[in-house]
This record gives sequence, C-alpha cells and structure tokens, in this order.
Amino acid sequence: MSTPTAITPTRDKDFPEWYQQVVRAADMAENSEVRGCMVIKPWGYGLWENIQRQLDVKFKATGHVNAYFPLLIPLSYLEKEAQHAEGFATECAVVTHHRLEAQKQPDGTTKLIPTGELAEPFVIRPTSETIIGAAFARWVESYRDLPLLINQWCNVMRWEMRPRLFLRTAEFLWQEGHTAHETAEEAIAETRTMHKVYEDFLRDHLAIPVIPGEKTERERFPGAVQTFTVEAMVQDKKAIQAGTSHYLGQNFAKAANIQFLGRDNTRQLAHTTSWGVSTRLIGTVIMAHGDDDGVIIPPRVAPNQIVILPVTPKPETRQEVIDACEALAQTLRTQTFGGEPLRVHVDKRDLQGGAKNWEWIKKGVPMRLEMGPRDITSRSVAVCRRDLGPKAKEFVPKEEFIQSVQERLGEIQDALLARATSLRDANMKKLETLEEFKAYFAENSEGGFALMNWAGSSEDEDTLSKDLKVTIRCIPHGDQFAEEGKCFLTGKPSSRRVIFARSY
RNA sequence: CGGGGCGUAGCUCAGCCUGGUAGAGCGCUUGCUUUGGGAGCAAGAAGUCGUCAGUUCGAAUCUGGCCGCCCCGACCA
Repeated sequence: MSTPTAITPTRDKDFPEWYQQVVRAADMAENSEVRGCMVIKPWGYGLWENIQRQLDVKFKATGHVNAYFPLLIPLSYLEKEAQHAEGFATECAVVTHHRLEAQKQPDGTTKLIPTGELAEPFVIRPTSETIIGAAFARWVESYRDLPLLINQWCNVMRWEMRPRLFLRTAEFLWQEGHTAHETAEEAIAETRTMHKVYEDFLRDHLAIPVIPGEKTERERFPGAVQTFTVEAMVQDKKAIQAGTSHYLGQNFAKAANIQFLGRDNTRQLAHTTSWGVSTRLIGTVIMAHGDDDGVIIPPRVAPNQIVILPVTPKPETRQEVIDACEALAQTLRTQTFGGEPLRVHVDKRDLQGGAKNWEWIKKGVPMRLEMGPRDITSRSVAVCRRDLGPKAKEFVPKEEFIQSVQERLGEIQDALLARATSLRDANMKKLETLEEFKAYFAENSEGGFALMNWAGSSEDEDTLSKDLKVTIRCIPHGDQFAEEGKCFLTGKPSSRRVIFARSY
C-alpha cells in the first residue's frame, strides 16, 4: 500500500525533521562517526560537482584563476588581524603534535600517544584570508602585479556547536575567492561583481531567487569593511545566507603586509576582497524546492536530469526493452541543456518498478521516463515531471519528446524558480510599528521577511535579535527598498527598508 | 559551556521499574508466486545489549565512573 507522502513528517508538521529525513531518503549524505562531519554520498556529491563546475566557469569568465593553499595555518597568522582572530577563535581545531608513539598495553593492544609537540600550533583553516594574505605579500611588489584574482576550492573546518547536514557542519566544502587590488574602488567593484555572480547563479542555476544586499556591522565578516550577501527564503519562511562577498579594505593587507610600489613611486597597501559559497547551497536547494515526497533538484544542476525506467513485465521482452531504453539514452545524450550534455541514466537494476520509481522521486531527479513493450510498439514514452505530483504522467511520441526535451527541462527549471519566487513574495511584508513587528515574529505566527524602515544602532539590533530571535538579514539593494520613513524602533528618519527574518 | 534525553541487529526501537545470559518492524539473502509497479508467502543470515568497575550464585536490567551521541540555548557558511 502506498503512504500519502514518501517523507514523514511532512513540511507542515515538522520542518527540521522533514529536512533530516529528506537528506536521508535522497541518499545525499549521512552523519559520520566523526563529530559534526558528514559523509557526502554520490548523489549529494554529484550535485556539488555540478555547482562547482558551473560556478568555476563564471569565476574564470570574470578573470579569476584557481590555486591551492595549505590546510594548516600558523596560529600567529590568525592573530594578526584582531577582529578576525576574535571572530573565529571559538571554533578552531588546533594541531599541536606531529607524531604518535606506539605503546604496547598489558592486554596486548597498542595505544598511540601524541608526542613531538610543535613549537607553534597550527589551526585547521576556518577560512584562508591570513595564509593567502601572506602569499600575496610575497607575490605583490608593484602596481603592475595587481589585481591578483585567485580562487581556491577546498575544505574548511569550523568547530560548530550544533551541526546539521549541509547547513552547518564542522568540516565543509567551499570555494573562497581572494583578490588584491590597487585601489579601494577596484576592490569594491570586484566585491560587487562576485556578489552579482552569486545572485545570478542562485537564480539561473539553482532556481532560487535571492535578495542581494549589504550586511549590517553586527553581521559583518570578522575583519571586513563591507559584507555583501545574497539571502534566500526557504519553505519554513526562514532566511538563509547563501553566499557572501567581502570588501576587506586594507585591514588584511596591513596584517599580512601586502604592499606595493604605486604609480607615484610610493609604498601602498593593497585593498583586498574575499568571497565564498559552500556546500550549504545543497541544503538551501533541498529546503527551497523539496516537497513531501523528497528533494526536487533543478535540472541545470541535477546529477542526472533524466532517469529512464525500463518497464519489463515479461522476461522474454526484457532485453528488447532495455536495448530500446539504452538507445533512447544515447540519443538524448547528444543533446544539451544549459550548455552541457544531457545527463541521462538508465536504471537497469533488477528491482520492482514501483520501488525504483519512488527512489528517484525521493532523490529529486527532474524527469523520469518509463518505457515498456507497449511504448515500443506505439513509439512513445511516459514522461513524469518531478515538480508535478508523483502520479502525473504524460504519454508523448518518442520523436516529439526527443525534439522537445530541452524545452521540457527548461519548463521544470522555470517552474521551480517561479514557485520559489511566489513563496518569497507572498511572505515579505512591509510593517511600520514595533507592535506589528512583534506580532509578525510571535511564537505561533508564520513569520517571513519583514521589511522595516531602520535607523537603529548595533546595540538596538542586538537587543531585538536576542528578544525575538530575528536578525537583519541585509540592507537590500534596489529602488524597491528605498522609501522615506521613520525607524520602527527609534523613530529616527530612515531612507531605506531593511530585511528582518529568522535565519539558519 | 548551561538545561534535558539517549546509547540493545545495517536502520528505527521494545525489553530495564519487578535481575534468570535477547526481541519486533524495516532492510539484507534464498526460494516460490506476482509483475506498467513503493507486492505476497516461506525459509535464513545478522547483536560479547557504549565502556570500565561494583553488588549478586547470576546483570541489557541495580549502583558508580568514563566515553559518545541527540534535542533546547549561546556561536555560525
């Protein structure tokens, strides 16, 4: 018998638990034996590889090149920038020894005892500003060496108190861009360029609309002058910071001594930036698009965009059906979507058809095709779109399907973006008073993005966030948020609305 | 680090109060049946009950230490 939904509980009943179950049902990742560290399984990693490859193309197109820096950072490096040090101090894993000594125990087992204490401990990178800064200091001598536009794909470690798969893990994968420039203007332009790259990527590839804006001082990256963010809304109406881009001013250049001889023959400090997105994007995709039957992956980044399920009711026609499915897959693979060859998989496993079908539903493959003896005779395929219900099935002449496959995947991509956009727009509200604000974020109210005129201080912000567990997600860019008014808390004049929300 | 809870088969858990050396469901294996579909029946494999010590003739069960994990806070991509 079929259950009403593949995932229990449903999103309405218990969103956090739904999320955990979905990650598991989709076989994307699992908790490992190492505290806070996940095992990313092939289906989840496949999604990451696509995100990585497609973003990398955009980084290269904006002039960046990839490089790799050490995992271990000398403790003293982290100490060089005061705010940065303070910001990351409480979540660092520290390496203090460089060898183990085997000690035989009375019971015959062997214990390994750390010995060889290091003169200076290393910190496993929580982010690489300091060590990349040190390299930049060596590489930059003249204004002619600038700009330096470097990106690194790597893992980082932040010893989080409460890990959750993809959203907040002790070790995670990300990319960190680090650039150095001759002038503040250039560095700020770079920061904005990458901010825009993230915004476009989220919208066009992950089908997630974001609100681009700037962080307040309280929410800023430790050591940054300005932090830009793209904020997405997921289905429980909370905000999630999906990517950040920082203008670091000359703070890190000063700390790492990134100096160059300028056009006017004077010694100057470089202006640096950094920007990153992480495997958190996977969690964002799951929470933005998933439904009560599992994940829904946007076609552009899906590890498989199409899965073909051979329907083999009789053993004597089995091989014929499988051959036909393989042939269809081959034909489809010659086509492209989003500039990449179609990723098509034929699921030939000897399992019950229904079981396979539901497995792919839970994994969120955008499109499933069924083909059996009757379809071969009628030269058609059964097409199931993941963004529609699990029962929705359309029989399409095979040739017509082959002709229209790009368009059909495009429809799914667009439908996901449209759905996510209307969810967000339906849950953004302009409010005017503190009473309205408190009611909006009351215990049993739905919440969402509150658009508020704001002129409060960091202390005001701190109080609000402690009382109501909401934070200013960003000061959004764009004319739609420019509006003369009074701060809802202090009554001071304000010319823009900011976004308040609960967040991940 | 504060406040709660939990460690028993691959997974989810029951058994513990009232000690007598192990159970269910799912998953897995095999066979038969079924086949446009998350199937049915039957048989089977699988656990030194987190760990160390104590009480006892006897401990998954009682007591204590240790380790680990989960949830709620503070922190966070």
